[in-house]
Order: sequence, then structure tokens, then C-alpha cells
Amino acid sequence: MKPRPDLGYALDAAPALLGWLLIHQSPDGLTAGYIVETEAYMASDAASHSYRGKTPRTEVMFGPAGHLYVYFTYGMHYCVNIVTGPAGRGEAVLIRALEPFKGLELMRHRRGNVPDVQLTSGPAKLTKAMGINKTHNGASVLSGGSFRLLPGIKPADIVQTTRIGISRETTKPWRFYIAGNPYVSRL
DNA sequence: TGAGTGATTGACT
DNA sequence: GTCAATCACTCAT
Repeated sequence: MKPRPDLGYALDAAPALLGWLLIHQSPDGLTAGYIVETEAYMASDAASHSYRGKTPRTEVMFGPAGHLYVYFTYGMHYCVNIVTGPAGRGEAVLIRALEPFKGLELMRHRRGNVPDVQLTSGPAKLTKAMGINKTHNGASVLSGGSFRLLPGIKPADIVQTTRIGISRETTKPWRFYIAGNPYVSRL
């Protein structure tokens, strides 16, 4: 596997990111997990936060690839994206689920008393388990800060289907997950 | 300035 | 299965 992921266009990067290991070195300790579920949010995509152009909130999406776009939603949850594509396009890949690899004890502590299979099986669950919040918005996964992206496993089979939780562009098959992985948020 | 919505989750019936 | 939690943002007065 390549030393760096292909962050060309979001639609190519979303399946390409499956199997990569996302690592967060926080003051509390290190957590890491394999990416097992992603969604692509494209330029000119009505479901994307970048659809209405660059704003203070979405500024990171319009920056160079390889940075994290972290946003707050439903008054209580964070979700994390990896910005893709040439700077200025406003594309990103939402990380929807991870398979825990390191820092399980810290994840359990952050998530409370839930079964291990539910530690990171959803976009807001994994940010809580990894300790990701809006202070990490704009952090790079390529330039050696507290976040890293390393080659992980090569998925045997990738399933492509429609995205979850959106009300526009609901027929676009821009969600990808590793077939049979128990940490995928929904089938 | 106010109503509506949201890339969700967990608790409850 | 339904629904509340609760804030940032968008769009309509």
C-alpha cells in the first residue's frame, strides 16, 4: 500500500481511504482505528456543507487536501472529514466508522459503558472515542501533527451504496464500506 | 430577529 | 418503532 492515501477527488478518495489507519495522539493518550466506512461529499453537491460556497464554517473544506474538517451538529455531536481534491473545490470524505486498533481502554473511558463493537460504529461515536472536537478543525493528517494516516489493511470487498442521514441528493451512491466489517454503522 | 433544519445518538414505548 | 437533546447555521420575515 502507498505511504500516503490518494486524496484526488472525493469520489475516488472515499473508497481509497477504506482500510487506512487513522491515529490521534492526544494529551490523554493514543487512539487509532482502521477506516471501514466513508462518504464522499463533492463539489456542486447539494448535500455538502460546501454547496453554498466558502463560509467561516466550511473554510477548511476549500483548503488543501489532507486536513481535517470537523463540524458540530445536532447541538451535541462532532463529525470528522478528510479534505480531498485540489484546493478550492470544497470536497471532503466523511469518516463514518472505524475499527478500533489502539487505545481501546481510552475509547471505552470516553464512550462510557458500551459494547466494544459500538465504540466507533458511527460518525459521532468515533469522534468521541478518538477525542476529536472542533479544536482539531483544520489539522493535517499528512504533515506529522497529532493526527496521522498510515497504510493499514487492504479491504477484500467494498460495498457502494447511498449516503445516510441526508435529505438532498439521496440517490447518489457515494457511501462506501468494507463488506462484512462489524463496525460499519448501518448496512 | 425568528423559525426551521441538520452528514446523530441514546433512551424510552 | 418514536422522540428528545440542543447549537450552529440558513433562509425568510
